[in-house]
Amino acid sequence: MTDNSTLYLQNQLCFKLYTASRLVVRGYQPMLNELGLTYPQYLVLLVLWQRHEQQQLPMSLKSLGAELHLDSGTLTPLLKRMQKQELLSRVRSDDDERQLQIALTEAGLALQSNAKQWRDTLSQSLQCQREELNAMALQLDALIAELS
Amino acid sequence: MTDNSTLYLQNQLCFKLYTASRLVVRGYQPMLNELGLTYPQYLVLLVLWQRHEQQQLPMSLKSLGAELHLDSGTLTPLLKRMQKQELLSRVRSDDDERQLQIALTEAGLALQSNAKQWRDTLSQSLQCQREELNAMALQLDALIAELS
DNA sequence: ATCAATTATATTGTGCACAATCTAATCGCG
DNA sequence: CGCGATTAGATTGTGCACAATATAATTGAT
Repeated sequence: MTDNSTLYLQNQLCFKLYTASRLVVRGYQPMLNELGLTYPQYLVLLVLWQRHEQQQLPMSLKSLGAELHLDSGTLTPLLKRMQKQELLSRVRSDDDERQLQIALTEAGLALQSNAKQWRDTLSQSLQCQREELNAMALQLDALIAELS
Repeated sequence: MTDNSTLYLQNQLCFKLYTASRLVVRGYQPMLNELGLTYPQYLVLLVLWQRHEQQQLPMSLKSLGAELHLDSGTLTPLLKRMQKQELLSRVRSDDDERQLQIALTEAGLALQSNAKQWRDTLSQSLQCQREELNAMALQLDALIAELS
């Protein structure tokens, strides 16, 4: 009980994840500003770009939420904003009118080439510890799998 | 240019950090609900508890923000809410009236023993990969240091 | 076929994050 | 001393996250 060190901020893995996540997103800000996106909006596009390549669009809000671990309370207004920017379309499914089908617009697809040009810039900024980052990525996968 | 795989969601370290951070915070919810805190409020108390032990209270909003990597736009309303809950005090410094001195109240200090009781529960839930988590913590430290 | 249960999404309300801007106190240089 | 520059914090506005709840479509058991 006299050992309080495990309650120190610097010892908390959760704090490190929380801080690292926010700082990395800050590193994305130059790109995001140029693309006119927020970070969660960029994540949505990453999913849609991949699905587009695999010809798996449209996809439902639910499956999009499953990939991003986000619910309708977050995604509904976010997707409406992206629709207003004409980056994607939101259409009710004919088969099941509860489902909202999300698809890329031309403008949303066009942003991909712009994002690709930032890819190398961003990865190079962390290149110096590429090995360590790969190892960390694997551990994050394990952690996320355990918590999902 | 035909290689889009680096733009896949699953390959993005930033997405893994973002997801892992949120999922870990979700794991803290049972504790946070019982303590009546949000996660950032809990982080503030972690700092204050540690400072209290080291007899370094009160501390300024600025130095609190430096530890948490948060600015006044986030902390001012957050600290006001915690003051309303009587967890901490907010007083202008006599020496320099620009500075806001933050200190623990009795109630804020009392929560520490409650948090300690959750410590073992939470750490045990991830015990199975303790080695990996320690390694990841070190890599997060390096990443945070580089991005700070 | 009916209706209770389930499912998909929307809505509401609270609390961060953070950029941008504002205000007031302090500092420092001439 | 006087005043421009700096500093600490507050304010405003936008956009997530997420819990809780609501609504409407679908399913399934009888």
